Amino acid sequence: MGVVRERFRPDGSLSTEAMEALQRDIAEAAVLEDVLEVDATDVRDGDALVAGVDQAFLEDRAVSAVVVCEGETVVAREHATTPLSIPYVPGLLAFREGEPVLAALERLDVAPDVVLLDGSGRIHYREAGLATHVGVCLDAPTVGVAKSLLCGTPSAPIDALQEGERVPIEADGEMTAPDGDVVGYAYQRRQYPDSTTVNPLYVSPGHRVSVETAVEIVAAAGGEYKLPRPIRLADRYADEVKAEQA
DNA sequence: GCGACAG
DNA sequence: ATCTTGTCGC
Repeated sequence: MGVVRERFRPDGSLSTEAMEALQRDIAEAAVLEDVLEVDATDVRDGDALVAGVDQAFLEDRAVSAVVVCEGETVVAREHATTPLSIPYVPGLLAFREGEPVLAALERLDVAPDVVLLDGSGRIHYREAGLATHVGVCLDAPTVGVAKSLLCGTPSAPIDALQEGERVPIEADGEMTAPDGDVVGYAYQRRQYPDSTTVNPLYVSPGHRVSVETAVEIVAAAGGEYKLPRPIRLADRYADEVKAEQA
């Protein structure tokens, strides 16, 4: 797959103002409806190519890894290492990690039906998190899967979620989305029987996927851990590559 | 001014 | 994200 909208490619040398302006344009270009060739049932049945992306870091560069799964089978994987341009800034993650992510995805020969990324999609101040940014650049279906909440307000307590349950995340005053809009879901993939420890995933649409389908796909992606299999595998792969380069 | 903040 | 051993628990 490749970048089809060069104008949106993340550039770490831009000013903060320019980055934020670009994010507003990206949010405008993002499609929050289902425009993809598979649904959650296809994913669950192993009839879809689901890619997972994750990063690992060395002192001055980032390693991005992508693993493409078809059910429980890994059908492809690639990685790319690029120099780090800017430090981590909440809300501007795509400008730090977007370049290596796109580089890794551009090396993929097969086009996944949907790409799952570690980070937010529409759960973002300007509705343009990493998953949205990458999705719009590639014009491909993407979903953001974050381990913690960047912004937005859960419509109900997330501390009593049982395995498989979800709670809507609504836009609030610090976001560009209209207050009350459901921008994502807190989703509990795994939960231990008697544990009081809760750590749901925060799922939000990136591009060409509705918020409902986004969480359904993550629920159908499989895996034995907190993260859906494709991302979990990408996480491991990124660590392997990092170890080789260290 | 204060608080909150993906990876 | 990353620095890191053992350790509590399923």
